[in-house]
Amino acid sequence: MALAIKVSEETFTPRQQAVLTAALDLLVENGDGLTMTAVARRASCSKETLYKWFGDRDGLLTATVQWQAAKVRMPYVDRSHLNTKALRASLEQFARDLLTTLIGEVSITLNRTAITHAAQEKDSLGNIVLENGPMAVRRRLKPILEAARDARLLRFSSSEEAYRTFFGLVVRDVQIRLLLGDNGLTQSNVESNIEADVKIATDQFLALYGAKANT
Amino acid sequence: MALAIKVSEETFTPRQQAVLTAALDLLVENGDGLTMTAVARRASCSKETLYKWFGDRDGLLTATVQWQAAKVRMPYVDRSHLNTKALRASLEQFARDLLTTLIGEVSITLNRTAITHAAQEKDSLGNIVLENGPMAVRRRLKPILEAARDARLLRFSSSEEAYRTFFGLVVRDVQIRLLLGDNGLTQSNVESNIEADVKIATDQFLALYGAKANT
DNA sequence: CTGGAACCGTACCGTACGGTACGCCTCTGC
DNA sequence: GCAGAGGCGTACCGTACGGTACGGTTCCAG
Repeated sequence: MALAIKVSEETFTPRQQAVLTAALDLLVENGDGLTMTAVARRASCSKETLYKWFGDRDGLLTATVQWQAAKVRMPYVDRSHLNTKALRASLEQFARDLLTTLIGEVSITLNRTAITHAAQEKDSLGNIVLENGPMAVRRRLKPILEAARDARLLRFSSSEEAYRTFFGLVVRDVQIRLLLGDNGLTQSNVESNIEADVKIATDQFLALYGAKANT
Repeated sequence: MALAIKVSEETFTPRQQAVLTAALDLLVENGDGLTMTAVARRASCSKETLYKWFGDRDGLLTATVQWQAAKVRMPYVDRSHLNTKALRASLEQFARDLLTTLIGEVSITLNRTAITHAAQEKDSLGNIVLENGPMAVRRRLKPILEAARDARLLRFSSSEEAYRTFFGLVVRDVQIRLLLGDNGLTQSNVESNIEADVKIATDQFLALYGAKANT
């Protein structure tokens, strides 16, 4: 029931991190067809060491995902002096970071791996990705939204609803299309439109929830 | 390059459809851990027959996904006499069908399977799912939106942007969370909120794109 | 009745891969 | 120098699964 996400940094040694890097590279290259032998060869270590350090294949996968996912960082926002302009800038920053992250190959690989795992009744990877992806965004964004509401810059009854609207306006169908391997949606293709999309999403969000809706 | 989605119904015989049903059931139960032996046993047929009919494991998977995905139907909407009320009803119907479909176990399974495949440089399944999911919605929704714009009910410069906004407002983070196996998001849990979410999404979309924005 | 096509069930083969065992090297503390 | 720990490389084992082969049964055409 409890997510049991590791809070301590789990402190991997540099050597272990090199192994995890190799695993991630192979994951990005070959998808979930990751073999222990391949990781051992790529990282120049023995399989025995892999099993000693990570227990089994799932442990290695979990460590890799966990270690990478934890690298995702949401922007810090100064909540002390919020005004219309600062709020807009913060929202745009959130949207930009969110989009930039989730169109990256690493994010796509991690999400695909976790989804593949979720298809086998194992939800641990999915929980890790969720916790470091959508939930991290939510944890960071909600206080901002609520602060902005207290400052009469935003108007909403449920901050949960407001967060989900923001998420939807920013992500749209981009992530699912990338996960499914949409040919017409190359990374560079999306990347070049990020700024425009960020602005559109922010404008729309402010139009819906901004206190001065009729400005 | 071309998607080469099969247009003809491919006309599977009833016996073949029974096999595909068995395959889908196993897919839903066991995830992508689908084995030819299991399908043969479940469908009471021989493996030789499976290979004869579908070529190989991928062929069976493709046939299953194709056959199921084609069953998804978007609502028909009467474009002839659009008014504010009819437009709202149409949008709500789209939102309801979209949400209902993609929280279903079949949809989740199909998407997971296609994503797992996309992680192995095979985009055929992904294309099938895309074509029968998001792209089908787009094909159906865009003409409505444009008709509504012609009738001065909606205001937008790009129908593509309007469609993507609608998609985002409706789907939000629901699909990705379900795909990742979010524990806090059971199907029934979401299902009970569909009507409320549909209304919210439609209201928001009309607030953004409705011609009478200040009503 | 007979030949053959379609298909079921099962046995079988080859391989890929997770996991283990072991020999050898290197580095460190005493 | 020496013992032991940590780790590399490789060989090995067991199994699961994709794919094939084959004997037996049913059904239909002529």
